[in-house]
Amino acid sequence: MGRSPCCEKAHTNRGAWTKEEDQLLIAYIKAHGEGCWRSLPKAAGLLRCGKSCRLRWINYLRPDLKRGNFTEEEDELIIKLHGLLGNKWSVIAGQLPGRTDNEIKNYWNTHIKRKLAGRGIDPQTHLPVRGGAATPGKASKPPSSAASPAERERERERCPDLNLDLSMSLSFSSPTPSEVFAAADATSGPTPAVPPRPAHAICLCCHLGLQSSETCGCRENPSHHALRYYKPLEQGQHTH
DNA sequence: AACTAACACAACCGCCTTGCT
DNA sequence: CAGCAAGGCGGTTGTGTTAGT
Repeated sequence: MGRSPCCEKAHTNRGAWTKEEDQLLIAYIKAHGEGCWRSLPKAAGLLRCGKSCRLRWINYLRPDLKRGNFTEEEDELIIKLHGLLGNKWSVIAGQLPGRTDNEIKNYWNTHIKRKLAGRGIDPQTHLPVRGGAATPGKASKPPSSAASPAERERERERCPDLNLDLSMSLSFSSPTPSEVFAAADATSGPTPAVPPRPAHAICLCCHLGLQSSETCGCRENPSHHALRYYKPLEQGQHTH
């Protein structure tokens, strides 16, 4: 029994993508944008599952991806965000422009876990390890995402001014591929159009005390919205 | 030089959520 | 409101690369 597979595996390629497949996917998205992933492979002439195409595009082919090593500041931001959010990789990725959830997840598992363990900090709870060794893996719950009310309260005490009911990235919708390509093509254009957002945008970097970091771009470019989260509006408030 | 272990990261799997009918 | 399809997400696995012996 079980659910039906997302695509017909017998007639799809699997494993590593070839250059030709990448080119087909890029060309198709450049021409048509990200549309229906399920029908995209056929339309683009790819023998791939739609999910696979989506993943390849998002994690590897998107032109706005920042590749290369994570900076020390990105490390610290990831650690702080993970402390607040737990394994919400997509939300964390939303605060790191050019980084993907998969990339951050991998980086966490391979580098940051060790780094924290070296500091004597449990990577899951972000608390100092007492006595026994930290138990990497799934022994403990993420601190806040699935936390009990008491745990949530403790979290609030640690970060009293931070609203943990984060409506992350609601208004930070990634630019559409055509916007990205257009921005890449435009050599002298101003900042790309930003989507309208509610009045209470708050720079998460500033909230986390990373104002001086290069990842925080809110000062030199106030219109830069990528690192912001949005406090839910108070009752009776309206966005416009 | 050959082998093995550790590491890094791309890709897959399956569940959950969301939107549509 | 239930059922379904599609998208999205987090966990896990597979594979190539590098370092150590």
